[in-house]
Amino acid sequence: MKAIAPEHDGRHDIAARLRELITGGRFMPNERLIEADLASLLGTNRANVRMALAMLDQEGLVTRERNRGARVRLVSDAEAIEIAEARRSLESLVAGQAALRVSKADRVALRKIIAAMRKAHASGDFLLISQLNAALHAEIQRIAGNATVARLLETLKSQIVRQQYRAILLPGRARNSVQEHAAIVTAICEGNERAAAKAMHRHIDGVIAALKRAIAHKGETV
Amino acid sequence: MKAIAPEHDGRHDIAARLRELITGGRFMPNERLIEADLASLLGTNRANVRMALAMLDQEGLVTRERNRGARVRLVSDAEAIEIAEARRSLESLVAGQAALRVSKADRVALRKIIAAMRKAHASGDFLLISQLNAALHAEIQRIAGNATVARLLETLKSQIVRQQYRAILLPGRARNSVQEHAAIVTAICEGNERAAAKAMHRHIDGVIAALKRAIAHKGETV
DNA sequence: ATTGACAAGATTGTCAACAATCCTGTTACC
DNA sequence: GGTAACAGGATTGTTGACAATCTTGTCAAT
Repeated sequence: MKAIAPEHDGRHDIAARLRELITGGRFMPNERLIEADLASLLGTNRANVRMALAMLDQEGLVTRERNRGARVRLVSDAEAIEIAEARRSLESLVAGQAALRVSKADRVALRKIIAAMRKAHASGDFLLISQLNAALHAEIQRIAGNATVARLLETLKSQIVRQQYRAILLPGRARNSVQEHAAIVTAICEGNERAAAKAMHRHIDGVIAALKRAIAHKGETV
Repeated sequence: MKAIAPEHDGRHDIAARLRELITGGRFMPNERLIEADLASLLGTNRANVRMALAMLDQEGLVTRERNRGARVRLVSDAEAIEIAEARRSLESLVAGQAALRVSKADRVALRKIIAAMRKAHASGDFLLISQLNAALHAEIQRIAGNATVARLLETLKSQIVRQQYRAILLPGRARNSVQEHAAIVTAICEGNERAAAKAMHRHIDGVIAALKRAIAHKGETV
């Protein structure tokens, strides 16, 4: 018998690891992704790398040109906003569905995250806030139980992790973010579909506004 | 110089052709897709077929199991509804954006499609209605100019073409569909973002209701 | 200094062969 | 009759080699 844990499924595993390398910042936007290098880096062969790149291309994380290989896709500012808007629509849908399906245990979990968020905000730990942020959205998606939309959101988020991280650092954004999330949790816990969807919509409106501000100030900070 | 027209880009071309074969009904859900067969069918080699299958897997059109190859993915009834709900959110967003960006020429084009729809409905041509339906949604997406969301919608629709086609055939659905589309076009032409989004939302609510009815009656008709 | 042709290296695209695994029908056994 | 081991074919996974193409650096001519 072979070891199953480290290599459960080569294909998806390699695409997933490559995705993490890209979203994690190991490769910069527009950086060339050379098949042979990736193969040795990931401990596999070029054929698998090629398939992983094809999947990530389909996913929108890399672009490929014939005979010119793959690059990390550079998402323009306009595109980042488009993506965030799409996210707003889908997250609102999911929040509403979560309100319809929330259980007693779910309510506890959601409130726990909000409490941790408040604490992290009080101590000014932006990284932790960012992590709790992701955890809360993931929890809401889990409660909603809509795997299709969850998958869509996953790919959307992976394309703009960098921009989003910058946005939370803007002055005053963290406080608003915590308040908005609290409103979302309240609405979901009440089982109020429309209110939950609206609260989520408003929240991501805030994210988009912050994103636009971050883009406007980009020339100065970078 | 080589001929460019027939083989502009092998990779995407092959994935696209395979996608059309699947959505076009050439392969049934759950049917096994054998790499060697597809290679000879599409006039290429297994490596390219493999990459195309990887992309279509990422896209959700096929499923693959290690050492067991690829199959046309069978979307469950529950999933079909999830997909339609996601579509509702995104189409509403796009309709609203179209209302903000509609031009004089766009208005003419939209109204022309509605007129053709009414005519097709009067003569009971369901296939034509279905085509005009697709044309209208495509036109709205073009006007909105949101390529990101348009791409998402494209992949969503490709997963449920079959179910959707069945839904339009339900008694009374075609009439309602025409009316709903007319309301959408009216709102867009007025430049009313919220009204356009709501009209589109209502329209796809109708689609979803029809889809649910079609699913409920499936055992009898199939 | 700039441009263009050219060669050398790097990288991707294609293909075929082989290995590993799965699937199916057969046979032996109870 | 039913079931389990088994063999053979079918299919997928992996590898390596080669061809095709792009990229970069060099050098000569102006």
